[in-house]
Amino acid sequence: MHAPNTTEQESPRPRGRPRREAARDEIVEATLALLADRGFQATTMDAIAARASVGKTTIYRRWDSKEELIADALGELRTEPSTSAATDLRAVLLEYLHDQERELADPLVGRLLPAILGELQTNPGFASAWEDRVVRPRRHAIVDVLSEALERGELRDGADPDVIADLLLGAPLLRLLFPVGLPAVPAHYAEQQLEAIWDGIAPVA
Amino acid sequence: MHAPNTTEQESPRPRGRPRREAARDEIVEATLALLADRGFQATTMDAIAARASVGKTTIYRRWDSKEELIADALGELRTEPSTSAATDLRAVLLEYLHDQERELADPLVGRLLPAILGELQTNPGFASAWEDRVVRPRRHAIVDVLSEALERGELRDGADPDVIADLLLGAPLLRLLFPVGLPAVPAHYAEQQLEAIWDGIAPVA
DNA sequence: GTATTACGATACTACACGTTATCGAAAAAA
DNA sequence: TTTTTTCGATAACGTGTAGTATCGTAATAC
Repeated sequence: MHAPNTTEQESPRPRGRPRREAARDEIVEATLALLADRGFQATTMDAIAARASVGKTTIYRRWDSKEELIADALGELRTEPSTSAATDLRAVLLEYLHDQERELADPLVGRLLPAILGELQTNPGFASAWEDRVVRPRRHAIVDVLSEALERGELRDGADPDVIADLLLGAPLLRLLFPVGLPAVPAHYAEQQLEAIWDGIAPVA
Repeated sequence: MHAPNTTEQESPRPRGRPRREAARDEIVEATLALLADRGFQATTMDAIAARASVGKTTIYRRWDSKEELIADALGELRTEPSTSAATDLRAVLLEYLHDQERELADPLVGRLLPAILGELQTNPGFASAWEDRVVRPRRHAIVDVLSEALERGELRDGADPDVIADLLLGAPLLRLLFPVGLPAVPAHYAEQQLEAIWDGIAPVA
């Protein structure tokens, strides 16, 4: 929007008091924290400012609207796909499931998700930001693993990587979103998941 | 709240102009329709009244608050568990999956779900209403089938009905909530799901 | 020093929306 | 006809909140 140095050019230092750059991250962090443990409604600009110990002026000097702030904040959720060292497909999948469950168990992600799901419906801007930055990377990570395994013959002929990804990712999500008295993610859940699927996707022996 | 006839007693007809009973269903229907295709935020009392061609007075004479109206409306989503005639476990599961997918594909349910997910987080009243009236019946239907099958030896020893239910129900949900360019529910999706699982849960031959 | 910009705090504006109140008309019982 | 209750429409009230304006202060360049 502003930012006079369009490239990496060293801007010669503007005139007045410089912005406190750290404030940006503090505001983003406060936004995510509020979304996670107070929900979407309670995440007001006043609440964000208070939690970040910052004046609203400081927020609006960096973002044009609440919408843009939240979209940016969601972008910070990117996680690196824990490059697994395992070679055995089953071990790789297991490790991946453990990563997913650990991430869902994290209050930040686990509670953020339901909080913004409704917003994704009606807000195309959110939807694409969320999809590009959060959903797609995670899904691609496992779909790629499965696709390569299929080509190497480590999956049953005719198996569909997308469907298998749905099964693996959808199950813990269901538990998270609809806790019907069941433990959120019990011990050895990943193992149980894989156990129930493996013989259906492994090559016929 | 009111309703003078606590039992089925024929009340002798009150004095003034009688209420138009059909209005209740029209209001409920308008509420669900708005939630589904406009989202939670756009579902205001004015919008509901307008869509139902009704005055707000008429709504507030039947419900004490918007919250109670929506809770009641969600209750209308109850579906009878299509009592399957099939006896073969795999056929029963397949039929169940088809039912689920048909329901999720229904714009009303399929779009209602994401619209209220956020609300479930912060609103305990909604959460329990939704859970009791929508989630629990559907989940129990399939968990019961699986549990009985397990007892009859039609499932592999050590299989966990809850985990299998997660896999079967979670996969289409994932597609619905996070459409990453994939078709919502492609043809033969249920068959593919079951194919990927069956050999992992069937008894060892 | 002066000028300029950022800072946090607070007040203010504008609007959306749940809820209540008020209206004249309609539908029933007495 | 009179009384009672519902009806749809509309206005009004109260609150919450996004966004703006203002103020005194701090940090930097000149």
